[in-house]
Parts: sequence; C-alpha cells; structure tokens
Amino acid sequence: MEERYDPKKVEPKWQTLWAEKNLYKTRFDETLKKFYCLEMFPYPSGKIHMGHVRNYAIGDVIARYRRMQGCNVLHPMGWDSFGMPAENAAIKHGVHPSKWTYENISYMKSQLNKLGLSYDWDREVTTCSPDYYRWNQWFFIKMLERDLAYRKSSYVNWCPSCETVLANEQVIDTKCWRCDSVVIQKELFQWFLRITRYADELLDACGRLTGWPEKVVLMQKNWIGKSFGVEVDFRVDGSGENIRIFTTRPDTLFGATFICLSPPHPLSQQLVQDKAGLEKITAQYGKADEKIGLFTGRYCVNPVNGEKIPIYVANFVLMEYGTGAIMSVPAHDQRDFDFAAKYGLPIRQVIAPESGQTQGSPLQEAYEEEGALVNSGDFTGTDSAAAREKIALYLENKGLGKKVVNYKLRDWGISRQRYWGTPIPVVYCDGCGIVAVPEKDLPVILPEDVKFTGKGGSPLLDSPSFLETACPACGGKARRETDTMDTFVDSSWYFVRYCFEKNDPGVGSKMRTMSPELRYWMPVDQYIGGVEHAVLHLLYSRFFTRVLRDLGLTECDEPFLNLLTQGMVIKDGSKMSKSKGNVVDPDYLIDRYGSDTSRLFSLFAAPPEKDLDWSDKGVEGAYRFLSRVWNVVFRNLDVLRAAVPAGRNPDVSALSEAGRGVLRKTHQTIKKVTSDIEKEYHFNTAIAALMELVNEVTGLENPAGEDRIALKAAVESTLLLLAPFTPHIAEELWEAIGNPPFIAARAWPGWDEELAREDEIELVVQVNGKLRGKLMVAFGLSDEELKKRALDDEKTAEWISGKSIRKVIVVKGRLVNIVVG
RNA sequence: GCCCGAGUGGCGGAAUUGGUAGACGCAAGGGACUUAAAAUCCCUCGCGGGAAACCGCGUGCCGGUUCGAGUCCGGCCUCGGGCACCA
Repeated sequence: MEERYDPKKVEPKWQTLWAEKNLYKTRFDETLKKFYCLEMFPYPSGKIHMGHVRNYAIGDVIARYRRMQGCNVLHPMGWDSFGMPAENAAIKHGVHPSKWTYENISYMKSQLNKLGLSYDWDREVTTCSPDYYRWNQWFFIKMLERDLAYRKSSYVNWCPSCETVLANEQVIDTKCWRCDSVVIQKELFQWFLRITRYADELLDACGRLTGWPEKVVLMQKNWIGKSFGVEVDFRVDGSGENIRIFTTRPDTLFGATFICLSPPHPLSQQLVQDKAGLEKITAQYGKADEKIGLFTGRYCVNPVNGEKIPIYVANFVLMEYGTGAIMSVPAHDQRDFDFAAKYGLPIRQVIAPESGQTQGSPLQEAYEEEGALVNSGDFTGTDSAAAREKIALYLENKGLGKKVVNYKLRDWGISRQRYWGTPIPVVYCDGCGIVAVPEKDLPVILPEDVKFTGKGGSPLLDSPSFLETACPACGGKARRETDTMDTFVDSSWYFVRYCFEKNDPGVGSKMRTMSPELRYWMPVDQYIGGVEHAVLHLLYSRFFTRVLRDLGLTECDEPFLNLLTQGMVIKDGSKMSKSKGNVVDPDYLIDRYGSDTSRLFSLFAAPPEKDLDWSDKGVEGAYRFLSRVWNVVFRNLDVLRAAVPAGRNPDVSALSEAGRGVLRKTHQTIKKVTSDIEKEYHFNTAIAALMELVNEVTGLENPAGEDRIALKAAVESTLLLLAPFTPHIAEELWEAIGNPPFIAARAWPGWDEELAREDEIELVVQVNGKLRGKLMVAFGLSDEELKKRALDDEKTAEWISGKSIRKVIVVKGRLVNIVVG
C-alpha cells in the first residue's frame, strides 16, 4: 500500500476492474426485489458539466446504496441525442450531425466512466439511433390509429430572411438570433398529440404523486389548469350569428358591458369593416405590454337582460383558450376594467362586497372577490357562489348556455421543421391523402445525402431519396412528411427502453406486448434530475406512460414513483455559465483531485434539493478528508490486516475508554448514515457523520488488545459506509486491509442499538426556560431521579434560592426545566 | 399581479421536528514539526462585557401561544423560483 493517497493510481485501477467484471450489469430476475434508479439522461453537447456531476453522483449513491441493501438495481444511462445543437454544428462547421453527436457521446461516456458511475452500459439508449427512434414512429402510428395524433394548422416563429422555423429560444427580442431579422408568425399544418384527452386523469393522479416534491406537483396542476365555468351565446344584433363566450364568473353576467373577440376569431374578420385596423390589432395579438382594441361597429345582446352591448376585437383575448371570445365585466375584472377605462366603456357593479353595498363610484379598480349580487334582476341578493350555480342552471334551462370545464393544457405540437429528429412516419399521396407508414416499413430512416445551409427550411426538403416514395396504400407516387418530432417525444419513454438490453434480440416483440421485463422494472423507483423539467418532460412522460398502458404494454399509470429535483450548481452567486466565466471543468477537477473527491464535495456541500455553492477550498477539504481516511488505514495497516474475524464485535468489557468510544461512535454512525440516506437523501449530514467517526478513530492511537478489534470494526464500517459516495478509495482500502474485492458487492452494515447507546447523558437544567447548568448522569434514570438530580445541583440552587418552585418539567432523558416565581 | 419556497456565525450548512442554537466542513488567528516552505498535527473561533469563573444578548423585523420557539400562529420586510392577459 502506498503511503500517500493518490487517486490517479487508485481510480483507473478500479474502473478497469469493474468494467472487466461487468460488475454493474443488471440481470432480470423476478425473484429479487427490484430497484429502478434513474437520472435524467444528458444531451450530448460535448462535455459534461458540474450539474451532470452532481446529478449523477446523487443517483450513483442511491444505486450503490440499494445494491448493498440487497436490491436488484437497474441503473442505466443513455443519450438524448437528437436536437438542434447538432444541426447548428453542421451549419457552422460542416460536420454531419451524426458524426458530431457520436463523437460527443464517446467522449462524454469516457467522462462518466471516469467518475466511477455504476451504470449497466448494456442497456445504453441513444435516441438518434434508428433502433431507438423506430419506436417513436411506432408509437406515433399507434396514436394515429387511436386519434391521439392529428394534424391542424398552427403558428410557428418564422425568419423570412433565413426562410426557416425558429424555436422560441432562437427568437431574441422578437428578432432572429442569427440574422437579426424581425421574426413573423407563419401558419403551418403541424402534428399534435392529444394530451388533453388525458388532462383529467393527469390532474387527478397528481394527488397520488406522494413521492414527488410538492412544488413540482403544484406546477403540474397549474399547468393543466382546470377551471369550471359556462359557455354563453350572445346573439349578434342584426344577424343570425351567435358569439359564444366562456366565463368562470357567470355571477357577473349582468355586469357585462361589452364583448371582446380574439383577433384570429372567425367573427373578427367577418364583423370588422376596417381591415387595416384589424391588421393592427392582430399585429399586437398576444403582446403582454398593452391592451388595445377595435370597435367592430356591431352589437350583441346579453341573453339574461336583453341589453345591447358593443363588440370589440381585443389583442389580449386568446384564441386558444375557451371559445376565443369573452364577455367583459369591467367592474369585476381588472383587465376588463383597464380596457373599459381606456375606451370609455361603461362600468357597472353587480357584486357588492357586503350585501346591498356598492362601492363608491367612480371605481378605482375592479372588485374581483366574492360578494352579493346587485343590479342582477331576479338574482339580486344572492351570494356569488350560489349565483354562479343558479345562473348556470338558468342558462342551461333556457338553452342559452351550458356548463363547461376548461384546461390551460393544450395539445402537444410535435412537428419540427428540422433534420436532426425522428421522421414523422406518414406520406402524402395525391390519391389517398395522408397515409401512415405501415409497421413493417419502419423505421423511416433519416437520409444521409443532405446539406446544411441554415436556410430554406428543413434539409429534408432537398433530399429526393427521402422525399419521393410510393404510397403504401395505392402504390402511386407520394411525398414523405419532412417534419421531424420534438425531442421531448424521445425522452417521454426512454425509461421503458432501458428495461431491455440494448442488443436484446427479442426487443421487437417485447416492445409491442406486455413483457415480463417491463412489468418487473416499471415504474422507476427513484428519478433524479433538474427542476427545469418540472412540467414539460415530466408531464409528457406521464402522458406517454398512460398511452403505453392503454396500448397494453405496461400496467402502471405513473412512470416515476419518487422524484428528486436537485438544485443548481452556483459559483460566485450565479449559475455556472460560459458567459459569466465561472464554470468549473469536471475534467480539470478529476485530474487534480480525483473523482471520489469531486463526488464527495458535491454531495457534502449542500443537501441535494438545494442549490450548491461551489467552493474550490471546499473541494480541498473533501480531498483532505479522504487523505485522512487513507492515513488512518496506512498507519494501522498491521493491526487491520491481522487475523481478526471480520464483523466480530469486540468484547465491551475488555475495551479501553477510547476503544469503547470508537465502538459506540461506529454504531451511532452506521445508524445515522443509514437514516440520513433513507429518510431524505441528506448525504451532507451522512458525510458529516462519517467525518466525525474518522475524527474519533484518529484519536485511538496505537490500539492494543481488544481495542484493535474495535478499530478494525470502525475502519471496515467506515469503508462500507463510504463505498456509495467514494467507491474507488473504498475499494482500494478494503482490499488493502485484506478483504477480497469488491466492496461494492458487500452488504450494507447494520448497527446494534445497545452498542450505539451512550452510558451517560448530559442532563440540561433550565430555570424558567433558561439554560443554567449541564450535568452528566447515568443513562436510563427515571423522571423522578432526573428531577431530583437537577434540584440537588449546587448551581441550580443558586438560581432557585429564595423563590418558590411552581412546576418542574422533565423531558425524558434530556432536560429538566424548573419553573420558579 | 397570482402561486410556491427560503431568510441561522466571516462563508457552505447542522439542529432528534416544540427541549443545550451553530454538528461537520471552509476561512481566519495562534502553536508544534522544519534551516525554511509546503504538507501534516494540536488549540481558539456567534456578538458584547470580564483576567477568569461567569453574565447579558443572539436564528430577517414586530407581536402572540407555551414552562420552553430557529421550529407553531398572526402581521410585515427582503431574496429566490414558477406562471403570467387562461377570462
């Protein structure tokens, strides 16, 4: 054994041995208790960053801990490898997205292995490989069959100069990120997945996501955004047309003083004569800064009171939500209030804060709360909650409206006018229209003969070999769909693919039916990743899992039983970023301190769910700790190697005071580390406990007799407890003290409650709640005895002399509080 | 604007969930070893007073409940995060 701890010698050695033995290979065995531990797979951008190190270190601790607990652990890794950066690299450097991506994967995989992460690489998933994305296509076809996939017209960001579609993040301050042209909204036919069909189920099931952070569940609920209201028809005066509006406040119906249409609403075009004016409003559609409107010149009739009210087109009314038209009640909605004030429209109060009382006029702002109805015909006097119900029923009975439920959640637009994604498997035939590619013809493979110019739309449009095909239905000439899928499709089910080995020859049938593997492994027991995916990725995955269930592939509704959202890695007060110049390069860190140190620090500096403040000095502290562990073993090598049966507890009566202290601390530490991991994955406090144990062991100099056994037990326990956190040094020292490899495959240690117990406790004495003394007393004294000890204490006496004791409170085995007056 | 979350030493963070505030680590100061430095080891380390024993104060602010509050309740302040014209 080397005298000094040198991770450069230790870490590659064990990485090689683990790989040679394929130590982390998972075997499907239904007789074992399974544990599926998953970290969000990375986009292969080139190199890993500290956020990955943290994420994967957390996951690796959990996976290794569960393995030592005897679980059959599935801990896979893969690559979310479709997406724009590869295509951008192609445009910029002329390298094919595929080459760029696979080179990145190869490098990043070596980085992950250098971190000592315990993945079963036989299950590696690469989403840009046809073996993977063929299933995207298969799912798409199945969804098409079930009317879960459909085409509709929708708007995209379009750069007129580059003639290309832009993602939202490529639109910077309304301009194209590359050429600075003003981006316009262009209408295209695109593919959508009908996630809204599952809106209610996804919402209801939120209540069962007990293993998720409440914050994330709440974000999901808000995103789905269910609300109850009514749709009401307002007849357009002097025409047979009706305007259907949606409101959640039918109780304010008598207060409607105008109607607003969304600019894209069909009636906007029909009713407005001033086309130039409409154009102007449309240009401002969806802009949050200012509310503007245009009077159509027409009126409609409020069905409950027959009143004629003007119809406006307003830029703030969304076409995508409700009916694209609203009734405006300026007295009770701040937006309508602002609009009415601007255009001089009447404001009529119909809800009074307290029965019968209206606020002074003119109103300063809208009153949006509950209250009692006024100026509301037969409904006057009713309170708003009841009125909502009564007016809704009244409308339904008269055939003027109906109760409806609305969601903020929209169907998921998956079309991307890009090359580097899964081709959407349909063709367009002049005779047959839209035809799905038959299953037997999957996968539809991305062609290689393409050029990347960054202009003129998708490169697939210039690939005749791809574009021109035969219609599967009639055999005639047909054109392929050139849109590819949103990469969120890829990541919505990758956890399912991990349940089979990469090269499993049977995967073709297993993916189509309920396979034992899927039934065994799903759902993911612990999912770990950044909170930035709190809504989209997690919601899409929940949706996909339900579709898979309905296709008969799985039995589970929810993909992720427990979710851990780790915090960001911060340095100098802000998130690490190239532009801030505060990035720490994992390669440098591993080279300088080793991966055990890198892992240890990122686990020690903060609990996983909180942001982690990076500190170069803190990393050195972590390294120092591992060196201390190394030194303890080195100094005591002879004692540790001596033939002492492993796992035998020392004879307590034969131990020195220090030896007893070490033994006690050992058992206390096993207990503490186990519960810190088990309870909240609070690795920081678990590591702190290990540091305390090592400090205690360091104090046991030149152990003799039975103390040597206490020392060995302490060191072995330390290494076992350390193994999930810093696997390399744990393996090395485990071997150094004479154990066969691998510590990673050993059982997690247990503790003995008796040995962990303190002989004496420190009794805290308070007088009137203030700390006045501490005394050491034997463990296990009765409350009465504790009380007596406290009252008998000299120091206590000083504080109570001359006063009468009113009450004495004893907290079992901890504290006595004497109340005097 | 609405909805969450968090405020504890010079810093990162602990605190058995109502019972010793500041574990562990970092930084800082002092000492040992060394010709010297690095490394390592030992000691001190919330603030104020005191030579010391000890005393007072202290978990963003104000109030409350309680024998006892970092922890519970009410009201404010500040900082993060999410949603943002969803009618």
